[in-house]
Amino acid sequence: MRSPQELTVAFRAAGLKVTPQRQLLFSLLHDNSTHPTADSLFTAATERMPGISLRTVYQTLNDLAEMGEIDAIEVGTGSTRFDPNVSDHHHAVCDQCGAVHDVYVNRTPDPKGLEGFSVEDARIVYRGLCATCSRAKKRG
Amino acid sequence: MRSPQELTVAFRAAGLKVTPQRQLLFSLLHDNSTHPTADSLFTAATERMPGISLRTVYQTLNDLAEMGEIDAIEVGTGSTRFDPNVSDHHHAVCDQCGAVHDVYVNRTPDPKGLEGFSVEDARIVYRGLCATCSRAKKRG
DNA sequence: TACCCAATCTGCAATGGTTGCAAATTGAGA
DNA sequence: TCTCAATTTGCAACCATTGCAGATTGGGTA
Repeated sequence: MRSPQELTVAFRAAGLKVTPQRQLLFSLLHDNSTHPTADSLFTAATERMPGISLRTVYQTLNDLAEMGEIDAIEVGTGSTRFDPNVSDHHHAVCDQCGAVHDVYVNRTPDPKGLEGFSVEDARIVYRGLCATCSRAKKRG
Repeated sequence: MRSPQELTVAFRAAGLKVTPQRQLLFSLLHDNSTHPTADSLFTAATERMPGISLRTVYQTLNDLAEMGEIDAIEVGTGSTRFDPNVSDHHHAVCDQCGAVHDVYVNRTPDPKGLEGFSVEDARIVYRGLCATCSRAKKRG
């Protein structure tokens, strides 16, 4: 996604208002590669702005997703994860700790047996153990 | 998944009981390529066995998934889909009608930038319009 | 600078999918 | 046939998310 400053301009241009709540979320998302959930962002936001509502977090995330500034991804952990990295990439989920990592592949494979289906998007989710958890497992 | 007859044997061998409810679900799932939800199976089951409970449907599906007889897949349509085809394959979801189709690929791509992550599984979800919906769209 | 109004925020109720629980029922081995 | 653990059922509870309405506020305009 773009910088908080650029988003401020973009929001105004789209007829949306720039509120302190939104600015806080812009900064919490900027350069955030943890693929946060709405709730984890709400927790982080509450520290800096007690009283901010979870509803507002959802609202802003949906606005950003609709504008194409962030991606809403479902990786099977129960809740939606939000990704400010909107470049073409995929994800790896640790079955132990739930961490989500960015994954790049050379070329997404062509599907077979899909005559007539017009593919618009392809998302790969890898599952397994992240470096940390797999090291911890080895140690026992 | 295996045939209802084989599942009957397998369930007993695992110390699980074979009830009429379970047998009905075995038959509803057998050769079913619609990737049904728990609720759609419940609806179908109710026609043949009024009074069967949704709770029992979930229970049996979870049992079958735990035994590896079916796959529980999340494709972003809100509810879990169940797939009696446990061979190595992927899925395509129609954004219009929600239908889920099986997809086969030659080779799942190797992930890059995942040093230390031990991959155990890779699932690809293609999105777009199925043959029917894409034809309907062309006609206007 | 003050005004105004649509956009936003908040709290709470409601939704949809799924699971926990306890009492009643029932497979299936002995 | 007996017996008991496994199962079924209904219902409440749970979680993530959204709808709603009243109070608040950003920011263009006079």
